Amino acid sequence: MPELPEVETIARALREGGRDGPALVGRRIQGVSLLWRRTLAEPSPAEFETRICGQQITDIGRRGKFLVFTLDADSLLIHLRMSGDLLVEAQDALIAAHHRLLLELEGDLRLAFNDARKFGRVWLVADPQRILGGLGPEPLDPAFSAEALYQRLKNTRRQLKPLLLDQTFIAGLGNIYTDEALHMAGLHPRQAADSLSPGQAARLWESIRAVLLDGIQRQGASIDWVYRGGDFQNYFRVYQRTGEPCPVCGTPVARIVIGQRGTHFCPRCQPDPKGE
DNA sequence: CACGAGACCTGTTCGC
DNA sequence: TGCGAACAGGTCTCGT
Repeated sequence: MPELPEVETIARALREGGRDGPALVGRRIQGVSLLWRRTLAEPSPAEFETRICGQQITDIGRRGKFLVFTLDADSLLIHLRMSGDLLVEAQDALIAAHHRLLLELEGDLRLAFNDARKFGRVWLVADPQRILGGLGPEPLDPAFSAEALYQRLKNTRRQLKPLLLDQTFIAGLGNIYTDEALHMAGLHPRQAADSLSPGQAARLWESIRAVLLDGIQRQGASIDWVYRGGDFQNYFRVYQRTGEPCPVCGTPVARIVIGQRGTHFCPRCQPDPKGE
C-alpha cells in the first residue's frame, strides 16, 4: 500500500498529532498484544514484550518506506508493505478485523497495526542501521542531487522501472510514484539506466521529487479499501489509467508488465528507445 | 549481473 | 447468482 508519501503522512500524524489522534511522542508503551505471530520479525514475542514495555517514544520518523519509532533504548521499525496501516484508538475500542499488533500507550491510547494481507513487518532493535543500512538515498534529501542520480544510473544497465523500485538504489519509490515519475520525465520504463543523458537524468531527478512532494502535499493516495488518507489518487497521470487519455498528449495510456508489476505509461510521451 | 517466477496473504473486481 | 481468474501501493529467495 504505502509508498514514501503515505508513510511520511502517517509519520507526521503520529509525531505531531492531528488526523485520527493526538501526538504519540513522549508517551510510554505500557502493554503489547501480538495477534499474528509473523508480523513480528524480531526479536521473539516474549523478548519483544518485556523489552518494549516501559520504553518511551522519543521521536517518530521515516526512512524509505519504514516508519521509525525512536524509543529510550531501542528503535521500533514498522514496514507497512502492501496493506498495512497504523491507527490510534482508545484502549477499550473493539479489535477490528486484520489488527495484527496492538501497543498500549499512556493516556488510554492504543496504536494498532492493521494489515489485511499480513505482509507487514515489525522489528525492535538496538541499532536501526542494521535493518535500514542497505537502503539507497532519500530522494528528498538535499544531499541527493541530480548529479548523484546520474552517477548511480551510469553504474547499471538495468531497466528504469525495476531499478527505481529497488530500495537499495533509491529509497521510497513504489509502483505508483515510479510510473508517475517516469511519465513526467518522458522516459520509457524499459529504458536502460546507463543510456540516459545527463539531461534526461536531471529531468528524472526533478520528476521524482516533484511527484513525491505532490503526493505528500495531498497526504498520499487512497485506493480501494486500504488507507484512508489523502486524495493523490485523483491526480494520477498514468497509474491505473489504462486506456484513458494521457493528460499531456491524449494518447491512450498503455499497460505492460515488467518484473511482475503492472506498468502504466504513455506510448507517445515515453517512446521505447529500442522501437516497438 | 539482470531478469523471471514463485512465495508470502487476503480481499475486490471482472468475465463468463 | 455463482465461481474462478486476475489483480492489488512490497520484498525476499531461487533458478537461469
